[in-house]
Formats: sequence, C-alpha cells, structure tokens
Amino acid sequence: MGTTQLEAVQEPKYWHLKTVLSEALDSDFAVGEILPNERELAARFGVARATLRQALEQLELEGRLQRRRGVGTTVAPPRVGVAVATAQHDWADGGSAGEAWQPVECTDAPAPAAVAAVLSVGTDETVHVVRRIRVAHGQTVAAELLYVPAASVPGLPAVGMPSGPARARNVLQELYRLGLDGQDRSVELGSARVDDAKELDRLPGAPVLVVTTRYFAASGTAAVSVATYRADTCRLTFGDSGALEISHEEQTRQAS
Amino acid sequence: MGTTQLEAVQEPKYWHLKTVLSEALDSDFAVGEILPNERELAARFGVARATLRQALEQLELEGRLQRRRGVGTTVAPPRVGVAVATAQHDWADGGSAGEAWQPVECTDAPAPAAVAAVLSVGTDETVHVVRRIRVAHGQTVAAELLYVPAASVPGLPAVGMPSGPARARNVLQELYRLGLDGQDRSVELGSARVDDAKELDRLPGAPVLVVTTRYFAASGTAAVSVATYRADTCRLTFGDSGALEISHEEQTRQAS
DNA sequence: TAGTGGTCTAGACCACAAC
DNA sequence: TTGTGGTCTAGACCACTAG
Repeated sequence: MGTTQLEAVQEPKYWHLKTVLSEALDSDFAVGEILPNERELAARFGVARATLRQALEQLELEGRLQRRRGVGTTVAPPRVGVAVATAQHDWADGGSAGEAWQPVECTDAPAPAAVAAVLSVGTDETVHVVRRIRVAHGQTVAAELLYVPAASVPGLPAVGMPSGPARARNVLQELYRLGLDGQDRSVELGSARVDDAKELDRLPGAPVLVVTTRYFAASGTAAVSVATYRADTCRLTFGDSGALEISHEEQTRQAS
Repeated sequence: MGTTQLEAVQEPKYWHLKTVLSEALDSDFAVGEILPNERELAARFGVARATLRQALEQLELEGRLQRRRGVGTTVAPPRVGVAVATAQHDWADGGSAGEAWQPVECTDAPAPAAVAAVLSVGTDETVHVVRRIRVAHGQTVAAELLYVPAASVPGLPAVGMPSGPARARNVLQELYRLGLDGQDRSVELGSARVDDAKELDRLPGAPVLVVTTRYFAASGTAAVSVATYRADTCRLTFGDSGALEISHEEQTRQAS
C-alpha cells in the first residue's frame, strides 16, 4: 500500500497553507494581482474560511499581501525602505524628494502623562501638539504626534491661526531655529489607534511600528515625537550609508 | 422608556473588549498575575471564545499579556529596552552586564540568495554562519544569524571543531580583529521561523522585529546579520544617549 | 489526569466598495 | 445590487503543562 504519508502532521494547517500560498505568490502571481476571494480559496484548499484567513493574516503581517474590505486581496509590493532620521533633523517639510513629513495641524493640549514626565512638564500643562504625516511613493506610511512644550519655543508668535498647518509649520520652524543637540530613539510593535488607522488607511488595531524620538536641546529634552509607521508596508532604515536594498522577505524566502 | 442606548455599536466587540480588559489590567491586576481562563472570561463578557481571543491577541501584540499553552494568560511586565548596537560593535560575548550576544554555533553553508547578493558572493559559495542569541533579564530576547564570507576572515584557523560555540567565537574575534568601518541597519516586522521560535520560546509565526545589519570593512560589506527580536517583550533602542525610559504602552494608556 | 491555550469547523450576518 | 473582506458564534478536538 502507498504508505508514503507516515509523516505526522504536527504542522498546523494554517502554517502549511501559508507556506503553500507563499510559494504560489512567488511563482504564479505578479505584484498588484488580486487573489481569488477567501471563500473560493478556502474551498480550493479544503479548509474552513477561518483557517484560510489565519494564513492570509500571517502573510499580510509579513507584507506579502494586502487586503481591503469590499475590494479583495492583492499581492503586495516589496516593503518600502523609509529612512528614520539619519543624522539631520527633518523639520523642513517637503525635503528634496517630497517624501518627508507634511504638517497637518497643531493643537494645544495637555500631554499624556508619560510624555509629560519626559518633557518635565506638568500633566495638566498644555503643550503644542503637532500632527504630521509622512508620504512615500504616493502612500501615507506614517502618522506622528510631536509634543513641544511652550518653553521650547519661546519665540513662537501668538496664535494667528491656531490648529492649522500653518501654525504647525511655525512651531517646527521655531524649534529648528533654536537648534537641537541630538536625539534618542526607540522602536516597538504596536497597534494603530483609531485616528492613526484613519490616516494610514488601515483598520484600527492594524500592526504598526511605533518610533518614539526624544529631541535634545541645550536645556534638556526639547520635544518628544511618537511616530506610527505601517508595519505591513514599511521597513525602517537607520545608519550611516542609506537604505538597505534587501528586504527580510527576500532574504528568507529561499532560506534553507 | 430608557432610550439611553441610541449609540450605534459601530465599534467591534473585540475592540471594545480589548479596551475594557486593558483598563482592568491597569487597575485590577499586578504584573505576573494570571487571568481567568479564556472560557471563563468569554462567559463573563458574554461573547464567544473566539471573540475574546481576538481581544487577547491584540493585547499580547501590544506587550500587555503573555499567553502560554497549558499554563494560562499572565500580565506581562513592561517591555524591555534593548540597545541595538549604538556605535561600537558587540563581538565580545558577555559584555559588561552579561546581557549581550552569546555565540551558539557556527556552520558553513551557502547564504540565502539575497544575503549572498549583498555580500557579493556566489549563491553556491559557502559562508560562515554564526548563530547567536541575546539574553536580557534572564530571557532570550533575540536570535541572530550572522553571515561571514570566508574572504572577510582570511586569518581564521583551520577547522579544529567545526560547528561549535568555540568556532563561532573564533569567527567573531577574527572579524573584530580586522576592524569594521560602519554599519547599516533596518528594522521590519516579521513572523518567527520555526528555529527562531524555538530559541525565543515562542510559537512559530509569533511576531518579531527583524533587524538586518550590514557591516562594512575597508573592502566592502564584510558581514550581514539578521537578528530576530521578540516583538512582544522588546523595545529596540537607538541613539546617542542610551535607552528611553518610557514605553509606548505607558504613553498611550492615558492618551485622550 | 485535569486544565490551559492552540487549532479548526460550518455556518451567519455586517460594513464597505464598486458597478 | 453584488461581491468582497471583517466580525461573530457555538461548538469540537488537539498539544502542552503541571500536579
């Protein structure tokens, strides 16, 4: 009898599915192509839709797929390498390639407790909160909240138009004018808050890379920023010599 | 009639659940405490277990919970800040605090295609592959594969004991002796491969932060490393002045 | 052995986008 | 209106840990 199948199926179905789909993506699909819908795929592989979805979720997490409600599941392009401030500050909007931060608005509000602590301001003290988004390759890849204590920008003109992009630019320029000595940065995994999700065109709870930056001036911590990057489409790059060209996806696809 | 409930329930149940649980974690539970089991929690909140699990998954992703099969769900401690090589290289194992990389083994094998391309070696050419793990606070937080072409370590002694930690140390020392000029780094989200998952004491597919580092020598790219950090427990830190003390969790918990 | 989280099923209905 | 992915249910069984 054909007892070739003595292999124990210790591997979960969704894991095996993910592998199979991943290979199919490499060989049979082009970037941007849309896959058969979930019900069809589930039937084709003989599994429940929930199981199929578990595999798709993993592939989406790894940046291989993109799913949009009402539209379908498409093959995602390789992750975009986004440079996280290498050495210079990036207050000037636009930048050389038009791929930097764009000020959206600026409000005055009390900072969250932990931010307030780092900024050495009271929890009830209002700070300038600048909202910026970062666009790369025509897509919003990050949303940021920058907290600037009033003390850090003493020369800021009195409110002409509060809460507009213009005022956001004022704060940024003033901060830049004062000069910053250095920065401190951390990266961790998070899930998109409702407002960030909206900016990033994702559902709330979508996985994001949270980059927290502390900006130093002579007097101490001048500002703190919390930037939220789309984890599915972004690869954050650091370092002396620009972006790496290879993505993790490409590295591991052919790993032994 | 008490028509107080005109609010549309546009918010998914699991999202609301997550919020409720998150607040409960802040107020009613201590770090390390174990929660009621999933069936009990689901019953208590009047939802299906799958829905409850969706909320728990999010909280685990955010580093608030830790779940272990056969054991239970516990409240996770705040994320550990791990410094990703600030300026100096970290070839010396142990380090001052015993919290650096520990060589595990060293094999000779062909590099994955994309790695080979960056290293400028042929796909079929074998390179030294050093496996290291990083331990912090008594827990393995990262697993790494370091690819070193033979050409980068010309003085490496002939194999005395291939594939042992001793040989791994040899390769690292030799690389260090030759001197490195700089490094290039990228961070992206991934899911743990089977072998990494084992080292990290996680299930395959668990979310990880993949840090790809390129090491430069005078002659070009001397080595490439792919390090896999536990995304649930780690906060990667960069920058001039050490680690940030605040975590994203703490920042946003009280955000408006 | 008992209890936990992990996997899986076969449905159902909903929100959203595009035609 | 149609078709997509997103949410939700009420079960079942499995793999693992610990007593």
